[in-house]
Amino acid sequence: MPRTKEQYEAMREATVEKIQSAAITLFAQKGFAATGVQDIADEAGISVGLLYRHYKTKEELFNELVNYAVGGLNALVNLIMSDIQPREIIEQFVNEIYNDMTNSMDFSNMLTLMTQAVYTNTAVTQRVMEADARLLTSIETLIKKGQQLGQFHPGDPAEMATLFLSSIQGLGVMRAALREHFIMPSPEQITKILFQREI
Amino acid sequence: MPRTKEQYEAMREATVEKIQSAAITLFAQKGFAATGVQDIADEAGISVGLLYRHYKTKEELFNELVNYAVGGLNALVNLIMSDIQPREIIEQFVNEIYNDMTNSMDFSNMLTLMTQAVYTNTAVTQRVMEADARLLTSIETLIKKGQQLGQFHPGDPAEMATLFLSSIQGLGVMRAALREHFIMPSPEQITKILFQREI
DNA sequence: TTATTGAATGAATATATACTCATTATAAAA
DNA sequence: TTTTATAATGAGTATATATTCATTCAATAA
Repeated sequence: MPRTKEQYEAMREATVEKIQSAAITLFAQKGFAATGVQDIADEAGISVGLLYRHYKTKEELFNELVNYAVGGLNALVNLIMSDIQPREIIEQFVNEIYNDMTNSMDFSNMLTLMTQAVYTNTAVTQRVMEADARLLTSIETLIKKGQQLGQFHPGDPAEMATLFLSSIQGLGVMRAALREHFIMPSPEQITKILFQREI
Repeated sequence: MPRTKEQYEAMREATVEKIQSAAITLFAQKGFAATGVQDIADEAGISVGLLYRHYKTKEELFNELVNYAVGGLNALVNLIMSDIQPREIIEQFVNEIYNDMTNSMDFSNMLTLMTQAVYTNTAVTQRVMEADARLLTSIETLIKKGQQLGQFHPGDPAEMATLFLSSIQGLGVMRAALREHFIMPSPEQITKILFQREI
């Protein structure tokens, strides 16, 4: 008789993963409108028909990916609000960004995707803006703590949080713009935006 | 008899300006593919037909704007390569960004537009990437000078140039994402990425 | 071998949007 | 008031792309 439930399940899971991986790359690179379903299918190595067996519309696929990204960002907020030393949190965070951007691009694609979602005005736009605001507030709080401990520069915490996060965002954008000419700043350079210089 | 040459000329100029202003805003905000010619016409307060009297295609309009932006960036490169003190150049540059981003958004739209051009793979993509690379190199050279004068932080100049420019880029992106929640960092915060702390 | 089940395909269709062009509006001067 | 040159309009057409669905494929076990 035919394949078992488990076998079919595994097949479906595999194609969904191929679709998601292809879509996240293309959406982050070219944006929602400029990415065709044929592009996604080609990149995933499947047919358009199969894509539509898994997602009702292109927008549904986009929204799923964005929601996943929002979830990741919320997890990040939890890390930032933990009791670990502010300096350590930032170091850990920046190291992860650094590793990601010199390798897989997962995190930076996530951020880019969320940016696209804001511009693209779909059902998830509001959620993204809220997640962004939440992340910013948590960084702001972290900076206040760090300043009290004398670990961070003085200055308006909200401004510093914006500048710090903007830099991360901007690095993703620049990397896409410059391709092979892009030179990734070291974690030490990036953390310098917040950290007090050693004395 | 009908209007004079000059009157017609003035009319055409006025509509071209309306089109450009509308297009630059929309392209920067939503990207090339997601911006419809109807959107542009509506924003400009004219008809689609009139738009096509001035531009053969949507892409021609986009390319013209991007080329204008590239020209602006090249002018910036000239400022950066001048003999003025590195610290003064950066201060002047950052002040201009600050004023722009708290008011008109012209410069930040320009940068965003160029980014879009990189993603969108049109005739101007190559020019933009070259202009970006040139700007980065000029900043890198400026940083080397500034380090020799003891005005700037130590550290790899190429990395610092990338981080600095990324921050500017990222601020534009964040501003669009956060809208009214966006808090613009002060010029002092931004220049701190490069400047040695006063002793 | 063959029957069976669901994955996979891609040409056909629906829909959205870039572009055209026949027509109208406008202001100046005869 | 009429003529004239050119700006301005927007419904209509062409084209591109999202979505559907009738058909084929592939692995299993009887």
